[in-house]
Amino acid sequence: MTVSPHPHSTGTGTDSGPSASTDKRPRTKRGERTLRLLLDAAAEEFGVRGYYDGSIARIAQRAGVAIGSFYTYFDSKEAVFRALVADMSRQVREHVVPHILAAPDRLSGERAGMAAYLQFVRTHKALYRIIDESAFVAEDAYRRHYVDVAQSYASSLAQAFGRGEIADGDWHVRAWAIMGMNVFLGLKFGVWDDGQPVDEIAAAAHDLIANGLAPR
Amino acid sequence: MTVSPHPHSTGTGTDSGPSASTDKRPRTKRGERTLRLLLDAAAEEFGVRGYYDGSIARIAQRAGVAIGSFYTYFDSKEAVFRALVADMSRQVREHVVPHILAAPDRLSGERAGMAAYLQFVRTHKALYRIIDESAFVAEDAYRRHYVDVAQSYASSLAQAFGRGEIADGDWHVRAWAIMGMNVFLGLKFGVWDDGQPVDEIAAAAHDLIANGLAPR
DNA sequence: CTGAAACATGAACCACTATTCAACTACGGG
DNA sequence: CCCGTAGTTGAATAGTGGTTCATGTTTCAG
Repeated sequence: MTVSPHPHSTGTGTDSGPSASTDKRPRTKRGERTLRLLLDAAAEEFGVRGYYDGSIARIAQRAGVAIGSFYTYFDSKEAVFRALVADMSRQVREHVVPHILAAPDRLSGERAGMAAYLQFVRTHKALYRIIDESAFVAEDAYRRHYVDVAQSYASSLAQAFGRGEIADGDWHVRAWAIMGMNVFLGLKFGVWDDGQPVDEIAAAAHDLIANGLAPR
Repeated sequence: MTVSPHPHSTGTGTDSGPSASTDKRPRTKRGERTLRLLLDAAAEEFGVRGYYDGSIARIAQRAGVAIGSFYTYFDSKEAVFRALVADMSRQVREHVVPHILAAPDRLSGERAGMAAYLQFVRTHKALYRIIDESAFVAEDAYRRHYVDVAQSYASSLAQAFGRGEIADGDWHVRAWAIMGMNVFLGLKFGVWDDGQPVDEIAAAAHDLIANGLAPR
């Protein structure tokens, strides 16, 4: 499990200045290394045991540092979790978006994106859990993640309509609906039940999204 | 918030005999009343503060009974949560299924069911949260809930196909996809954003499910 | 080289809350 | 009316784990 380090500022201001209490960003090579170790360890710990059963002591242990070092880089247990959510949110997008863009049109992009997402979930189950659990640990972060995705999804659909690739409709509702589909298919066929080939699932889902249930 | 009492046996055996430790079911009118009070209080508490921030002491307080009385009816904090999940799972189904069955065909049933579900979520936001959080507190209960729903959903779709109401396809994938759609639309337009009329959302979602995105 | 800032350490502190239990009261069948 | 059982009570217990802090070590700009 790999996580890029970027605690950002959890508080109010932008990350331009050390506005709030103490700035926790590392200033030396050693500090950067330790931060990275802690983030990776936290991702593993929370991924396996969940937020509440996960412990700071165990994170520090996994990272091979003392408990106190954790607090050199994070203000609290919640802070590290939030940093993780932001990071994983970025990772999912970075993995899936290229597959969509590489496709010749939006509809086949949908299919490629679905397959890529499923594959990603299968190889990053911990990550999936962290984003999901953030709904109860850091609701605002969870919300931001899905609102952002829905946003870009909706505008992407509108563009595709402009190119005549899809039918007119409510972009907003459609975006949330398709996100929900993908998330649930990810849970069922990615996390729980990873036997079936991702392409089969993606094909079936694509058929539903493209043509619907109505008899033809 | 109203919850019907039925802690069942959380353990291994069936609820036929007091197989496990002590049988916790009430034997008098008074006992039944207290159990109901506790279940309702727990639903409120967990709905508002979530499982981990919810406290037994506060549940007892809400119910107007002593802490000890809680343990007369439940073995643990987790036990009461599980009882709630089972109960709410039942409630959702009992509310939504009739709307689907009342419709003339499966496709319009889909629309009616979606609208009914949205309306239900809007008036039972706590319930929504409890079922969702069970993914992290009682994974097996969460799984059971959705596997059950998906099951009946898939067979319902297959039947509709038999009547020529919908096109052929993968029932299993479709069932999970549509469940995901509904859950996410419930989150977005039921819990977070309850301004827009449910019928508008249901109509847009129905259009997607029935006809898909492909240009016509 | 040097010293001030950054970083590391981990035992101790502390707040929190699920669970227990022994003493007490209400219920209801006979 | 009596008595055994069901139900009630809430202070005390016990375990947990996040957070602090005083002390020691490493880094690196000047």
